[in-house]
Amino acid sequence: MFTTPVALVRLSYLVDSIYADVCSRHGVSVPQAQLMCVLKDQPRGMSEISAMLRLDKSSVTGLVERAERRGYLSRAMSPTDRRAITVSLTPAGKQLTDTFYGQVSQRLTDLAAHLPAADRDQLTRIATLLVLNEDVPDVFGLPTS
Amino acid sequence: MFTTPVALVRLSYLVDSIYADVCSRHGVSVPQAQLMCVLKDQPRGMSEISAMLRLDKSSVTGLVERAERRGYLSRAMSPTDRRAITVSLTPAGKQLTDTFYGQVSQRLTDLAAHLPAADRDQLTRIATLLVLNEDVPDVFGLPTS
DNA sequence: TATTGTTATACTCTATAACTATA
DNA sequence: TATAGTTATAGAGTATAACAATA
Repeated sequence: MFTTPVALVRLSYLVDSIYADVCSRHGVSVPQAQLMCVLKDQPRGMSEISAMLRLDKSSVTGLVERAERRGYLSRAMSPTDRRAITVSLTPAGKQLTDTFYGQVSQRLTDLAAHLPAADRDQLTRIATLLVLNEDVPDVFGLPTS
Repeated sequence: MFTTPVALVRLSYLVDSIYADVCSRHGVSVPQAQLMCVLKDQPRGMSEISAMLRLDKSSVTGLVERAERRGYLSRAMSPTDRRAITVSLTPAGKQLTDTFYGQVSQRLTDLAAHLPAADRDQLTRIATLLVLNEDVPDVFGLPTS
């Protein structure tokens, strides 16, 4: 058995590899996919995206700009704050995101399916505990179904 | 409780954030740190690095070139294959890697320390199981002590 | 022929610093 | 003054395609 740190780093590498593989099948980069997942369930402002993805505001400008150019999202002026903008997925972006999200979910479900059912439940429960303890931002939205 | 995919993606995001934070404290990028961790316990060839980090060979050339320029590693001709080179950490690179490795390990140990002891052991055991099932490359070497 | 590695190229991603506009 | 966002810049990271040298 590995030490806890080794197990966690390598598990993350595994999850990241699966995420990246699904990204590449859709011709989308990992940061672009993360951006779209963050917008999956609701529109958000630039600052909010910046905080959730832990990127500088200026990095988000470029990220959003490229996704917009590809037709996956759009900017709108905020009705309440004339400095702010609201970023939302377009129908095309929403569709891509849902497909992507479903495939990543399936791949990770398959991964855990190789475990004994009890272990699978424990893993999910304990990972949830950690994520909630540590205030990890909601970078992967919520299942649709 | 989250679904398994949501829990896994968010846990990975958490681990990645910690890893990236320790990187930035050392003025090193995540790919550079991954490269050094892969070399932590043994020298490797370019192709081997390419396979372990799942990067194109040409990407590894640049990665190694920049780390070499910073004095963290060195290239040597392979004695057995005149096409190949062997990449090793320099003493400075070894020292940085050990410090980095220790800090990431400590941060992840602290993270898991918030869990009940039984949960912590389960998490480590199940993550190890997944990693071994899936042939995840050894991207985080082995603890020194 | 296959493998090892590099080069040239083009693009994405990222942070820093300086800026505008609004709150 | 603080916050929301952009622009300019410079550098790292990445893949593709084409290549040279060796196995």
